[in-house]
Amino acid sequence: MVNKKADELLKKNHLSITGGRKKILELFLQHDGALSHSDIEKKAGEKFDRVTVYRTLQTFLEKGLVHSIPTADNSIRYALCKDDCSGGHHHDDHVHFICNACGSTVCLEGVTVPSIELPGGYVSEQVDMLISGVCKNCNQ
Amino acid sequence: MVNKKADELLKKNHLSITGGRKKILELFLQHDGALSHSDIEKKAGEKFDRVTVYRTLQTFLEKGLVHSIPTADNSIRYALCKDDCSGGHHHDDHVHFICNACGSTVCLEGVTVPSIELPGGYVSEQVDMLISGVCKNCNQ
DNA sequence: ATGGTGTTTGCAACAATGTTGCAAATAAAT
DNA sequence: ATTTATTTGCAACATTGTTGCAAACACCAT
Repeated sequence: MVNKKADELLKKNHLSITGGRKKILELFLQHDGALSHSDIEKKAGEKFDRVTVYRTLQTFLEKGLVHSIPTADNSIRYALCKDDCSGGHHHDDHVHFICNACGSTVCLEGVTVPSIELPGGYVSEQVDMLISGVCKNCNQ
Repeated sequence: MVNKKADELLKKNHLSITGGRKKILELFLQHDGALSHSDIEKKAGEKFDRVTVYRTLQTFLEKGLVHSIPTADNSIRYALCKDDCSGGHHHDDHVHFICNACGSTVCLEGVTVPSIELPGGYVSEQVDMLISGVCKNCNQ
C-alpha cells in the first residue's frame, strides 16, 4: 500500500505526517520517474498551495528523501532516493536519463557514473550525469 | 581584438551584425567561463532590453555559437562553442565544472565524457556531465 | 481523550524570470 | 540612397519562486 509506505518514510526521516507531505510522497511512489515542481502541482490538483509544494520539496531535499536532477530546460526534477541516502549525503551515483519523446526522467539504477580524472587543483564534490535521448518505452 | 572576433563569428554564422549581438559575444569572449542569462543582463548594463538578451541567446543556441549547460539551481548557463560546432550539432563532449565557492562554471576542455553502456532500448542523443566542487582558483 | 506547544499550512503580497505582439529602428542588399 | 527583411524595445502578460504572518494542525504529555 502506497499510503502506508508514505507514512513509514516520513516517520523514518523524523518528519511529522501531514496531508500534503503524504500526498506528494505518494505521487513519487506511484510514478517511478522524476517529477518537477509543476508536475506535482498539477497532479496534486487544487488541494495544495503552491507554497506548500515548494516548502515540502525543500524539506524532502534537506532530509535526503529526494534528490534533485538538473535539466537543460530550467526545471529541476526531483526523484526519490534509495534507502541508503540521508541528510544531504546522497549515494546518488546513478545516471539520469531524460527522454526527448515522452519527456520523462528516470534514474538508471544499474548504470553507475564513471569516475573522472580532473585537472590539477580541481576537487570534485558531486557528479551528475545526464543523458538525453529516447527511452525504452518510446523506442518501439 | 575581441571586437573583431565577435564580428567574424557573427559573419561566419550568417547572422547580421548588431550592437546587441556583438556586446553579448564580447562578454563571452572576455569571460571564458559560462554565463547565465542574468549574468549577461547585469554585465551588459542598462544598454539592452531583457527580451533582446533572451532572443539573442536563443539565436546563438540555434546557430550553434553557444551551447547550454544544465545546472542544479534552475539557471541555465551558456558557453561559447569551439569551432567545430554548428547548427545545433555540437561536438560538446567535455565536462562542465561548477565551483561551489566562486560560483563560476567552466568547460574542462581536456576532460572528455566517458562513453556509457545504456540498458537495452535506450538510445543516447546527448550526454551532459556536471561536476561540482572547488575549482583551481578557489582551491589555494 | 484533552489541552498545551511547536510545526506546518494557506493566504497575500511581492520579486524574479520568461513569453508574445506589434510598431519603430536598423542592417543588408540592390 | 532606397527598399526590404530582420532586429529591437516596449508594454503587457504569464509563470515561477520567495517571505511574513496568522490560523490550522500534528504531536506529546498528561
